[in-house]
Amino acid sequence: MPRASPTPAAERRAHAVQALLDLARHTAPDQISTAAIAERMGVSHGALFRHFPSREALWAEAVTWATGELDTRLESLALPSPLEQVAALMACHATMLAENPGLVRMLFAELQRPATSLARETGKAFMQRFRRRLATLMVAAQAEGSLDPQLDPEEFAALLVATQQGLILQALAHDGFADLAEHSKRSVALFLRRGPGGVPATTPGE
Amino acid sequence: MPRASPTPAAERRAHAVQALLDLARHTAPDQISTAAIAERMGVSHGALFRHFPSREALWAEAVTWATGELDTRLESLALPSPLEQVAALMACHATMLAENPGLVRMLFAELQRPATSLARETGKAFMQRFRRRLATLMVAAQAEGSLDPQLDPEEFAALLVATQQGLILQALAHDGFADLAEHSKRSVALFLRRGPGGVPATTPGE
DNA sequence: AGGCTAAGTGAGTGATTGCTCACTCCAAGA
DNA sequence: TCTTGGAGTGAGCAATCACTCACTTAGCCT
Repeated sequence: MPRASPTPAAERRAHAVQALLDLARHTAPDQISTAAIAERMGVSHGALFRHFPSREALWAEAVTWATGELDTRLESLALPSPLEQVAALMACHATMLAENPGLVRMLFAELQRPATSLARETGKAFMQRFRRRLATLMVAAQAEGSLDPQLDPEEFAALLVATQQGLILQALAHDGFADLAEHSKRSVALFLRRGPGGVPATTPGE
Repeated sequence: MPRASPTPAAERRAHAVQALLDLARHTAPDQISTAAIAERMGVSHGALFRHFPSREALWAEAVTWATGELDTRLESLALPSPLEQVAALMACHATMLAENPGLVRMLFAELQRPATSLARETGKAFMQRFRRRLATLMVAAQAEGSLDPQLDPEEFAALLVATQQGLILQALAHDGFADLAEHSKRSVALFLRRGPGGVPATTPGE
């Protein structure tokens, strides 16, 4: 075995996170062994544990990195109207997850974990931030008159998020990540059809 | 160890399924060992494998039994109007799952499995039946004039199901199964607010 | 050049897992 | 009463896993 060239710890940690997310593309996170991660990194099994005290720590770092990445992209969006901003956030969320099924598998697995863990709390915190971001925009849209003022913004945002997560689960179940962004877009359009008598934004064909 | 009394195979198989679903209430299905199941049944580890050729077979039987039970209850409903029937189906679905978190964990775990398996296909088939049931009712509601005729029934049904699944995921993430049925009811009401200019069916406070 | 240190190695360890098997038990039918 | 076969047992196997450690390597600072 040729010896792997020494690499700064920070870099190796990032490599490990990437290796994990890559493997999670086609494998349930629970079934990914630390040995498999080391192999994908081109490093011995023991080397992995020089950089992470435990498997769980690596999992936590992966979720932290992933949610941070999502936050960064979401924050970079700035559309003129609140409702357009909502649509943009949802589209960005859907697109990024559709491109990284491994990330989806990681987040979903953590959210469903029965016992609490650092990774699970990080995932939940991200979800909450996302929901709050949407709720704030809903309030702005109502103030602007572009959204039914009788809707409860918090509840409406929660419902948008729930639908998005449901669509993601469907994508997971049917290996249909290709259509995720499109489905998400349609669902958002239907949710945000505005004003009384507004025509539903769904188009029957296609 | 006192010897377990001999029991007909069919009965023992049912016991095993129940033991698995019980354990899944507080544990991720992937982490439930066949030994733990046998122990909960009050039977030796080896005895379990007299009734199931493999762990996977038991998992498949559990999903088959669970979806069958869900189907039975859903078929027993018969409300006068299509839209009321939709609401009843969704409420029944939500209530039954809220009462059996173990069942939820099993179904979700199977749906997310990367490779296909008998259990996964059974779970997917149930979802599809449920969605179709709803879509058929949507068509009836449109014919009756109680639902916007411009909506695509298939897509609308898919969205209802996705939202329900998202709410279930939230319940899983927040240990909030107590509120699931209520949240589901509100989401259905919002989806089915009828006609142009209709007031959203949500009530802002509590 | 020489030495210090961060990083890599791979053999090992103990625990757990799914599954097998030779054997025991017991009840129902001949 | 004897036989037969379905059901239960528990020791044990082979594989896998997360994690450890004594040792090696190589790059940087002086």
